[in-house]
Amino acid sequence: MPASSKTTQHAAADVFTAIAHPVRRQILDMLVPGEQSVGQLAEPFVESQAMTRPAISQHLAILLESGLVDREKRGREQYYRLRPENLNDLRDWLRHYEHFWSDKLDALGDYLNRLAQEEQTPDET
Amino acid sequence: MPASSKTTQHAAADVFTAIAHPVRRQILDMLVPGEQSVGQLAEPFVESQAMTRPAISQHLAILLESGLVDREKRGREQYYRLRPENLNDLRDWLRHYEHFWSDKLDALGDYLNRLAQEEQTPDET
DNA sequence: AGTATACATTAGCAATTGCTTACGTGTCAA
DNA sequence: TTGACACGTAAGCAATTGCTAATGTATACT
Repeated sequence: MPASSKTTQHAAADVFTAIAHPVRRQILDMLVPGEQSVGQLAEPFVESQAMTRPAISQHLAILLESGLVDREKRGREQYYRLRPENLNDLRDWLRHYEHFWSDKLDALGDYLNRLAQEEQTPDET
Repeated sequence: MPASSKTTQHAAADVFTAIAHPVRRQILDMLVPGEQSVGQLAEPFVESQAMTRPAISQHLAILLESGLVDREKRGREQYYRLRPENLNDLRDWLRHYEHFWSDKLDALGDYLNRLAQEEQTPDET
């Protein structure tokens, strides 16, 4: 069969894979306040000699492929912005466990709440 | 310096890494109904020739290290169970984006709700 | 005791990941 | 047009991952 799409160098890049790398998570965090150019995103890494700029470009490509970010070209700069709707996969997956786990921990939660309350209201006898 | 701990063959295994692999997610799903032995967990993979049993053991070791599961030895079987409290890291991280994203999508949500309502209450003029 | 079961652990490997350096392309500025 | 800038992309590489086959180690069974 003919190539259905370009495979730059990596395979698929689902959301789970995309957020597995700490640098990629850090980039996402940097995008919370708003869109950023590649230069802006790369600056702290390059400045601290943690990584070179192309490495950031590659991480951005993976984030792009996962749908967690998109980009817009403006002048000679590329502005990346968050597209967190695509965290839905992750959200749904997580919710599956949340309900299980909140059931299990309800009793413990109640207990801890009682403890905290008793601390706030010192009972003198 | 002396080895602080045993490094079987992998490095750290945080939660993000642990859930990055589809097989590991599938194993977690299998544990939702309750604890399972390694044999039970491995069976569908081995039966379908997708993987051998040691491979499952290795995935379980990573899940164990991440804190997402624990195990209890009973007889000659090891029973693994979910420990989803340790999804807190992930939960907290995700919540960070959720609020950002729900803000952004509120308007759209309202719009869609209005659409749905209008569909249910056909307006004859 | 010996044998089978249920598992972990190891060694070895092919494939993938994550980086760097080098290069290519479009855009602004003089 | 010529050059600098902002970026993507490719080639090459060391390190890691994910598997298998082989081996070790308790536990139960006879």
